[in-house]
Amino acid sequence: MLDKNDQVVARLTKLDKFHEMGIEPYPHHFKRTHHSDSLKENKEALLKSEEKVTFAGRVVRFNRKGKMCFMHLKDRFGRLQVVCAANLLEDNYEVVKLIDLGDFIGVEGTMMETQSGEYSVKAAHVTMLSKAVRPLPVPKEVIDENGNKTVFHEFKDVDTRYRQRYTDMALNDDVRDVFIKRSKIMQSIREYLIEKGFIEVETPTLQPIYGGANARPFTTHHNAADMTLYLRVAPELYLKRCIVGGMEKVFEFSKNFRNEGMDRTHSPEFTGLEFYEAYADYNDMMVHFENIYERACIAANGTTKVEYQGKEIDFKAPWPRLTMAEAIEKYSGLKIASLSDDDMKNELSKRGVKLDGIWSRGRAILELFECTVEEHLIQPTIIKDMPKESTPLCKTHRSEAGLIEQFEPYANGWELGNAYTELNDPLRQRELLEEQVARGRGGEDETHPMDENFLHAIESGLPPTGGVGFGIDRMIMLLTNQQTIRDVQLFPLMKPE
RNA sequence: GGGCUAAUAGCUCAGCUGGUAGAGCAACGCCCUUUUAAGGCGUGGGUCGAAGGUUCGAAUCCUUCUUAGCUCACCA
Repeated sequence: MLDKNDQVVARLTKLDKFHEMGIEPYPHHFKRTHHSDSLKENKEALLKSEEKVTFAGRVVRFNRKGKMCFMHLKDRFGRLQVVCAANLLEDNYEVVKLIDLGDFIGVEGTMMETQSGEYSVKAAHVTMLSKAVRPLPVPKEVIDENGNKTVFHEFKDVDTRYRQRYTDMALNDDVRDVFIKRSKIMQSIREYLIEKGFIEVETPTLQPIYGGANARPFTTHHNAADMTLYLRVAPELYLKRCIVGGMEKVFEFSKNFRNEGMDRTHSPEFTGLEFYEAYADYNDMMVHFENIYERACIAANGTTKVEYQGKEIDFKAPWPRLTMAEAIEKYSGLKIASLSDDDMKNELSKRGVKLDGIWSRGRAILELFECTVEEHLIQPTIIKDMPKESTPLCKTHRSEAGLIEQFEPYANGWELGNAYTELNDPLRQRELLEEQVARGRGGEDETHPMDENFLHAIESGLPPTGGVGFGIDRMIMLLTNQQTIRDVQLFPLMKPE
């Protein structure tokens, strides 16, 4: 071991004692008849019947009192006290003396109540299941009559918590709960899409050409093929190929990678969900989107409402829809239609925004939206009908010139996703992608390289299609009231110490 | 990338304007058969994030670096 302190040495000494006694401190298996919750649920019956139970978990409290010992074992459902009295253990109180906080042990016994009334396992036999040789910094806690928990010496150093997430999860129940909710949310989304007839697919993470989002990629190299590969920034272009192939309704949970800054809402690797439906348009996608959110919120919290950092947000569908122009007018009083380009420049510079690259009215509108509207969209709202400059992958608006059929749902001032009536006109698609490549040379930062195979697919015939992409991590943050993306990712990226 | 802040025992933290490091929990030893942050007596444990500098003397002051947090910028 790299670092041995007195506590590690003490535990290693205990480990030797197990070996001397001929006891395996790391057995292969332990048969549990009950978890902590099933023991609690069947309290009356178990107390009465005194039937034999077995129960296992991690030692999180340990009081030795002479030849008697009280401890709490924690499994994934909670914690429960175990009472070990030397005269009641068949033969192995010696084992109890070698137990430390953090060890995994199993007990066999019957249920009882202590003199102070705490429901406990009365152990007849104790089995060491895994001796921990490093100390687990278990905090002490008190739960008062009202059920409020006070924790003393809580393990809370943020740096250590992320680097040792196993310790964090083992000690901090609320951390583990976030990831349990995350699993429930993912499952509810999957169930919804499968109910609606979507097929789950997996598309390449390693891509020879990246695309589908404006973002800088991570680059890697394939040795045998001697080729440069990119980690995907989005699965979009492959999923559309699936629609071309006739799958009609597909979805993918996709780990995406973007080589950009990290902050409270951005991580270099994050989970996206995208789904595409043939013969549907963006109006149909809005309904899926709000349904998924509503259902996920119920899956996580049992209701459509969530308290996020002091604000109550209600995800109940349907959500109000505003066009981008309506939203700008509502929150800034500016009527886009009656503003000249010069007025627009003035309004932007008044707000401290400058546009680089070539002037375009559409990009100015997008900027104006960002600085006047976004922060006000606390309750779920769907913003639709963006200027055509927003993206090259979306279809022109059926009735409004200069706009496209794109929508972005917002809540808590955050963009939750991005969706279109997908562009399926191959000539128009080529034109727009070429324009974007050309603009890239002109100096705009982030653009896609040309993906000829994708164009080939669209040229082969993409049916009318609606598509949605959305950020799972932000969704988990909102639905579990977490302030940073790192608190909803199990093992966030950390620089080496 | 810029600004601000932090890093001291396994954990949580004190340590003021410089004088060779301290508490609680945890650990170790002894006592204790109904504890609830159990208790009593005793013991050990530190390259004070790293490297330089100032000084007779640095955890403390200065510089640089590392890591993290907040924040701004960038970014869906």
